Amino acid sequence: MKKEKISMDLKNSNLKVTPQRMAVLEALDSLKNHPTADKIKEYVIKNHPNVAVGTIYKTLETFFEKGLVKKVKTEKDVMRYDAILKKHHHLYCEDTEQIEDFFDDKLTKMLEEYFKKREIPNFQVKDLKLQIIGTFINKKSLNK
Amino acid sequence: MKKEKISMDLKNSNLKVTPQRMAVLEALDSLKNHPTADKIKEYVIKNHPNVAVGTIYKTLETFFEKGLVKKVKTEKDVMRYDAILKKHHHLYCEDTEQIEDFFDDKLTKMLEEYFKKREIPNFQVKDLKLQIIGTFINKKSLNK
DNA sequence: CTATTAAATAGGAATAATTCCTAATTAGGA
DNA sequence: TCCTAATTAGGAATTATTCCTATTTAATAG
Repeated sequence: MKKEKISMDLKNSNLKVTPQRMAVLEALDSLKNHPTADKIKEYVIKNHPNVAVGTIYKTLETFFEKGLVKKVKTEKDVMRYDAILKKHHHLYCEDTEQIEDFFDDKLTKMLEEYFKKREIPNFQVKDLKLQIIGTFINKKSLNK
Repeated sequence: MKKEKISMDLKNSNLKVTPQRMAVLEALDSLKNHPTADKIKEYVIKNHPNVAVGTIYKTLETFFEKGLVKKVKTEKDVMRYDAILKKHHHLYCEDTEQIEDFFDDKLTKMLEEYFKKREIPNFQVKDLKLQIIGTFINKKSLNK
C-alpha cells in the first residue's frame, strides 16, 4: 500500500512518522507539476484543516534537507517543490508559470561524460540540471 | 566613456535615461557575483541617498523585461541579478550562497547541437542554461 | 501497556522581500 | 520653451516565509 511506502521513506530518513508529514507527502504525490508551498498548504489543509502553516514550511524544509524533495529554481519569486527524485531536467515556459519535467537519459549521460573530462578549477561537480527555456506550443490555442 | 555606453543601452531599449536607471546600471556593473536586490539597493543609495527602494525594484524588473539583466534564483529563496549577457552557465555551491559564472562555448555549442536534433513535442526551445551544482574546493580551508 | 523524553506541532506574531499606490517630478520630443 | 507620457519618491500594503513557545506526540525501553 502507498501509505506504507511513504512511512518507509520517512523512517529511512530518521524522521518520525507523523500525520502532518504524511499529509505533506500525499500532497506532493497528488499535486504534479512542481507545486508552490501555497498549493501544498491548500491541499494539506483541505484534508487536515488544523495543520499549521509553519509546520508545512518546516516539513518541506526538513524533506529538502533529507533529500526527499528538491527545490526548483525559477525566475519567479516563489519556491516550488519537486518530489520526483529520478534524475531529470526542466522545461520552463517563458510566458506562463508552467514547468514540466524532462526526462532524457541520453542528455544526462552526455552531460555527465562531458564533465568527467572537463575539469573545473577549484570546483567539484555533484549534480547537473539543465534549464530548457522556451514556449509550449499548444495546438488548441493557435487562434488566440 | 562608460556612461555613454550605458545610456546607449537604455536608449536602445526605448527607456528614458534617468539618473536612477544609470545608478542601478552602475551598481550592476560594479557588484560582480550576482547581487541581490538588497545589495544593489545598498550600493545605489550610498551614491544617491534619495532613490526610493520601490524604484530600484521597478527598475530591475524593467531591465529584466528588456533583457538588460537576467534573474538567478537560488534555493535560499532570494532573487539575484546578473548583468552579464554573454551566454553562460552557473556554478552553484551546495554549502554557501556562492554562485559563479561559467563560460564554456564548447559546452554551449554541444547543448545547442543536441537540441537541434532532439525535438521536444509541443515545445519550442529558446534558451538553455546549465546549473552545475557542487562545492568549491578552497585550498586554504582544507584543514577546517 | 505504561512511562519517558526528545522531537514535532499549533497558533500566531514577527520578519523580510517585494509590490502597489498616488501625487509630484522629469526626460525627450514638438 | 512647452507638453505629455513616463518615471519617481515615499511609504503603506501585501506576500511569502521564519520564528517563538507552550503543548502534544511518536518512538523506545521497561
